[in-house]
Amino acid sequence: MTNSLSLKARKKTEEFILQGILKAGDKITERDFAERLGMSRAPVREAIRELIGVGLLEQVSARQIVVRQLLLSEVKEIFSIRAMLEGKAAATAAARFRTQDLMKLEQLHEDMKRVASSDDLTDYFDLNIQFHKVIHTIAASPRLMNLIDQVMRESLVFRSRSLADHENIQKSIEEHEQLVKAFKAHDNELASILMARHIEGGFNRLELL
Amino acid sequence: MTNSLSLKARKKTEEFILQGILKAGDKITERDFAERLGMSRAPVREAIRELIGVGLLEQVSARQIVVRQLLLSEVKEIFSIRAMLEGKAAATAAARFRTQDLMKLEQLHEDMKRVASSDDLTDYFDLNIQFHKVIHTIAASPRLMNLIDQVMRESLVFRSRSLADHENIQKSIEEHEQLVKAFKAHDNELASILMARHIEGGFNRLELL
DNA sequence: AATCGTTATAAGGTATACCAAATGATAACT
DNA sequence: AGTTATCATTTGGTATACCTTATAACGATT
Repeated sequence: MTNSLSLKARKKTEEFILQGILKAGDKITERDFAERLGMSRAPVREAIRELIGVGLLEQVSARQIVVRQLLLSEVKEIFSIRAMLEGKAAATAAARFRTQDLMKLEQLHEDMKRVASSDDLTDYFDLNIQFHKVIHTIAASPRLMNLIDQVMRESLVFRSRSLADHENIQKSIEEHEQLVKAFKAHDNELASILMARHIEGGFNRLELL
Repeated sequence: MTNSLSLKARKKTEEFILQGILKAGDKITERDFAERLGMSRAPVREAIRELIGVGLLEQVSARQIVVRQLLLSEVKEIFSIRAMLEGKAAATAAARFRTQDLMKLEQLHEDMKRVASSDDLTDYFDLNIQFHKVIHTIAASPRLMNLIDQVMRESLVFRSRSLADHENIQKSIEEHEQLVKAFKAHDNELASILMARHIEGGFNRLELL
């Protein structure tokens, strides 16, 4: 299933979307992709089905598969749900954080502060994802993590144009700072609220259109 | 995709699981199912992939696909997440309920009270699902509904042996009563809490093992 | 008798071919 | 000129065949 070729097809497609090679609304056909990726339709078909399941692609009619186009209201919905899910993860994690985990989290936080001012923000974005992932992992709820991953993957389409400027990053870093404190205090209530706010803030920081 | 044969294969498999013809841990093979359902491996394969994606089946090793076995801790996790999701749905719905919707909900509630004492509880179960679905629909958040459906589908395996006796049903009906009141009052906070409690209560009413 | 290596078989992964239906272009008609 | 009917082509759905390798049975060796 998650084997070589079909996995490769899926990853490649996600990459295309993230890189903007495939834009929202673009048509997808099994045969075309099979040829482009140098494989047969079977694995491509599987990959496409999976991506439809996840919401990155959409079957708009019987023979029309396109890259998902999100309305503003939908982006808002996604962030609202993410806020809830990651809020819950933060709450659950708060009670479970060990000093070792806290050190890891603080390390990531420090690293982010360090690279925040650089021109290329790739590192910052990677670290940011790691920061959040650590929290999800500590929460130790596979299904919850799954839902979060799923919702985030759906937002791949506009991930690229997220919090770009340094002012927003500064804001985000401050919020992380507060979060770390809440985790240290094992204050699940506070962690949950801060995280939810942090995510909703991320939505407001988006430059939409 | 959601076309005839592969859809039929999926539905049939879900049915088998719900009816207990397929039990947790049972092995699945593409060829066997293809023969049983009188179709080729292609649609069966798709169905199996989808069911793995949803968590009803599980690939335990390279050539081993089995019906998902849930640990108690996992069932607990599922209900905890459901409580959160349906709580959010209830909160969102509370603000949006129109008198017409409320009438529909009350109607369902009355119907449930009526059939609660009958021997065959099939009707009750159906109505219960409808009751909850109405709320999800009013919430008007497709993604949230999606997540709820997904989490619920995963619990298909033990759905059959849920709240069986009449005492539990009475309890559940009382909780619905309170919910309806909260919706009437458009009290989103209360609706959220009541719904979360209602779901967690459902977990406690489960006869596990 | 237990363990390890060999081998036959089964099972998922992939390629290819065919089918039916949706789609879009073209032509016919009003 | 606009609308509708016709038809070729594209496309997803399905069937089938082959490939690779995991799995498990079996036998040889100790």
